[in-house]
Amino acid sequence: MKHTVTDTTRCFRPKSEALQLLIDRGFLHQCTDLETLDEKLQAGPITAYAGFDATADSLHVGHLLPLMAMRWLQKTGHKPILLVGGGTTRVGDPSFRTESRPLLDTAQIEHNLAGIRATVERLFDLSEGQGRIVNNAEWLDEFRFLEFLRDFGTHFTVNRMMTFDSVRSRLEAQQPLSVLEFCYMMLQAVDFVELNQRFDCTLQIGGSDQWGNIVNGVDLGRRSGAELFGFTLPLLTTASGSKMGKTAEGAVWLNPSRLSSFGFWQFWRNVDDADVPRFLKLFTDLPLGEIDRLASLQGQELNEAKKILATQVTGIVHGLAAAEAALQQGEALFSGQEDLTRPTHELPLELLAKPLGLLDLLVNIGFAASNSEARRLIRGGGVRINGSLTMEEARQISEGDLKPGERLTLAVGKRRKALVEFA
RNA sequence: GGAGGAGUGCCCGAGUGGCUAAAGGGGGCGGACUGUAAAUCCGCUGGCUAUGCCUACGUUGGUUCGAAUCCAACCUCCUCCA
Repeated sequence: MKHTVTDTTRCFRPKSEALQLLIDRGFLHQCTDLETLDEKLQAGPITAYAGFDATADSLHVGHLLPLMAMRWLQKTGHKPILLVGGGTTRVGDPSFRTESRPLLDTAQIEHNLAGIRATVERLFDLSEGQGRIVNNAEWLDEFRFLEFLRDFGTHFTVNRMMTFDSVRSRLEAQQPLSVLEFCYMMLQAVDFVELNQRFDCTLQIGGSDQWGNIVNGVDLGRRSGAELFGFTLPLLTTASGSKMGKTAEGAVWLNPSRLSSFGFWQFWRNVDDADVPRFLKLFTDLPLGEIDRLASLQGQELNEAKKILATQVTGIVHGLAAAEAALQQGEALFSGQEDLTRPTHELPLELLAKPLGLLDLLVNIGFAASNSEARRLIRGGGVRINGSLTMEEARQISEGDLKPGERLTLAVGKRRKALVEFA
């Protein structure tokens, strides 16, 4: 029942290549049993998993950390399982949320799974025997209620479940916690054990907020004689202290259909100087020696490191070609007067049948959250159409504004630029 | 169980009848400077079919021409006593 919690270890010297890498690159936050895990990793290939909710049709940068950790495991010879919560998403993890999550229906979840799969396939080798993507609906859907209670219910005590922060905080806030949500932690524990039985999976990696859920799985495994391990990742914040991954336009999505490669590349190009070394270690495959060299760059030279960071991460997530294109666009756009060359947004041409309000357009492509915000941006002198500043809030867009190819460039501020193609 | 204090916008926090879409700060966004960085300075920061209208100061109801502000009940949090 006791776990050795190893906080970001200072003196521990891992023998396994995998752990060495993960620690050196800054992935370790806590581990249930670092030494034994190290031995297992050293002894031979193990199978590890990380789970993802299917609440949206794309993952976002917040998910990139576990993805990268899993990726390193694969690169060091281990087998990753990417578990998507087709079953658990129908329940909703109550961890650290004050209110219930909305429940999603099966069709929506299916759609989301497809989007997530697209990203995962790019990041991992999922060929036979190398790694796999698994949907926990496969077994969760099969359970009969009484069987489930009999097989697993005996291993959980309400007494202990009540002690979990995720449960307690909800109760203390006098917010309702449904039985459904209460049982979430059982499901995640069952997932771990199920993956252990099916694929000999012995390690779970997750965010630091998943510690409780992960430990539950480790404990449940022990009862059935399996030795399981948990490993959590640090909570990522930017140098300015805020939670990483939010921009003016919202979450930084991994799926190109949600955020263009150019937008994704720009996100990484614009990180704070102070974040560059850490991000290079966590989010690129560059060797540490190379990273040290890049991190030592000073002043304006550090911009080169940022470009490398952006291109590397975009390359991993969107593919090399997209990354190169984004790099070139960025270079062209910020060095000279050259405009974007590839459309970042596509809108139906019919929109221009009637004059289209600039306000609507800004909201439509996500540069403003509301008409009022769009108005303020214009008033503040931050909006450019085809490169020229406009202060006219009531500005209408018509076909006359389009450049060859039915295109229109729209910029908000210096960094947010869109090439809208009407087709 | 008893006594006291508190719940305000994304966050912190001022405000005790009309001048309050709510001081100040943080964060965010826009502008200047710069290196698409940081720091600094300036501006903006609920929504809408917009010189007006709607929504918003824990919840519900009440007093009043008028309530974040007064009253009642309820909910939550904190402190002290038991």
